[in-house]
Amino acid sequence: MALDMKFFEEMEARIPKGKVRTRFAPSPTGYMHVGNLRTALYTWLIARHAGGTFILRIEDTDQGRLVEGAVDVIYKTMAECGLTHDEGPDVGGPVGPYIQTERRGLYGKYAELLVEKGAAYYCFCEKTESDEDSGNFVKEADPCRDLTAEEVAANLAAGKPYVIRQRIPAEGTTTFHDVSFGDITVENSTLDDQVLIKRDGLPTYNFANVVDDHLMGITHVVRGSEYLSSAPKYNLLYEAFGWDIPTYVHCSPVMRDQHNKMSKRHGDPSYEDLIAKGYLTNAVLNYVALLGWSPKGEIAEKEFFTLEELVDAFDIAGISKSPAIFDIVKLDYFNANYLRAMAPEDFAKVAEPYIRQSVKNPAIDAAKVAALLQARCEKLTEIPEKVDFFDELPDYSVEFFTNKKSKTNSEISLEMLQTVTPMLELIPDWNAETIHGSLVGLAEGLNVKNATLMWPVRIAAAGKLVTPGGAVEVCHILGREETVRRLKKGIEKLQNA
RNA sequence: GGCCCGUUGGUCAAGCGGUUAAGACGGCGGCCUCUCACGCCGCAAACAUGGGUUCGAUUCCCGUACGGGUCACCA
Repeated sequence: MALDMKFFEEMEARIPKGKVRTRFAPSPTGYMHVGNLRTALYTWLIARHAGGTFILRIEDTDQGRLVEGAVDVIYKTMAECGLTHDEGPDVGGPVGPYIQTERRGLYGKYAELLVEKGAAYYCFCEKTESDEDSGNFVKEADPCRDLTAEEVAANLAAGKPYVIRQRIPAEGTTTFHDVSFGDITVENSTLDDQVLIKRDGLPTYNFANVVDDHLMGITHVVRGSEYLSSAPKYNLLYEAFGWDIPTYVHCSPVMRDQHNKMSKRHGDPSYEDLIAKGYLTNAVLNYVALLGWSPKGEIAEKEFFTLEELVDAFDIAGISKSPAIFDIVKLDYFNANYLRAMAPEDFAKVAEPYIRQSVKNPAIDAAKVAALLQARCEKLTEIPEKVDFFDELPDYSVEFFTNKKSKTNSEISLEMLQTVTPMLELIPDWNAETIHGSLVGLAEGLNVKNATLMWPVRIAAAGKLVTPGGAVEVCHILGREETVRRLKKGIEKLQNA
């Protein structure tokens, strides 16, 4: 079987040169986990920081594990996060196709090239169950390593099923370099003759990755540290092909705790879950960027970054080698800050649906309610329970009127409400300033501290111990009529107590 | 078990031979204040461990412990 060398030359000719090219290469087997998102972000940042090209490639060689809709989640997440790609299945590009199953014809040819070079061999052994529990950890030489060309040809002619394996040198060592982990050297004897082409004719991840990264001109391979131990085998492959070895950037995992990675199985949130839980995309990205990377130099203390600022600040040297535990409490902090940093009208816009979940009354101005909420919530999802009292006065206890710090009890509260209610019915304009002015003025006239008057008003108006905003804001939003109605109800409650 | 990697407060982390070992989250205390928040101020809290090397080690080397990864016709 003569190899078509022209084909290989043409493939080489397509490869863009000179610019940084990175790729995010997810397999569509699930959802965007936080770890995936972080890898995508770092990969994108490396390309953008260098003014290079970012590519999206779908690695779907495991036909058994494909999950329907997973590709759409990837597209949607990347788009929402602003991680735009320059080349990919949907936008095309010079080195496509960008879906591995659509490249299936390629891998066999490259595997044969390797066989020709002596760096790989046909293996006709029966598929065996992995003997992980056999206690046998000694590497055994595959008998097919030594098949003669005639024997191989005969087996192929007989239609015997086969895989193609990488021929790892029996002796010597292999060294590879990783940007954050440095040089790592391993004994070749500890490396196994990994399968390159599977029985179904599709390549394994390990082979497809090398071939595609080369053919797509990838300069920086960014991936999880779980691939660290297979990296030496990659180098051997690159060397056998005579290809330039890319820059490796291995990232340690995002953990849920000291012992486990984040995982769907443990109920850890995916990107989509976080959004559904009320987190802002920018807050998630900002937090995730800092989970395993930190800025150097003068900006070492900076912690709030826009995507643009990240592009500018990101450098590979800042990537951490050790695993990082995902701390949702710190994400809360970032989210709260992003919420507060929004323009009030923008916040009102995103908050309104949550406000309307519990406040159905159209007379209640959602924008005004939102203004109270902006500094008071870490997540949008905690809004409904905070503002439910605007819709309906809860059945509260008279005990609420007693508050030591405000110097109130039932008698004083009753007195305050009886005094303030008729006044509120008469003030000229129902706005925050006049309400505040008259309440403060009344307190002064009564010679009591503001709190002594404000407390019972707020309790009567809201029926809750804790409210977003004070008596003035609550009354203002409720409107004069409803406020007076509620205060009178409070008076009644106190009189009957 | 072999091989590889990692280890600074509860968490994220700065540090890259000489520092009172940053900063942030969280916790605690206080101030502000019409509740709660916001904001502001302050406090507690760390170099896994034993040997080297060195005038001097959190920083460099070796061992140990602990943790992670890998040893698939999965990625």
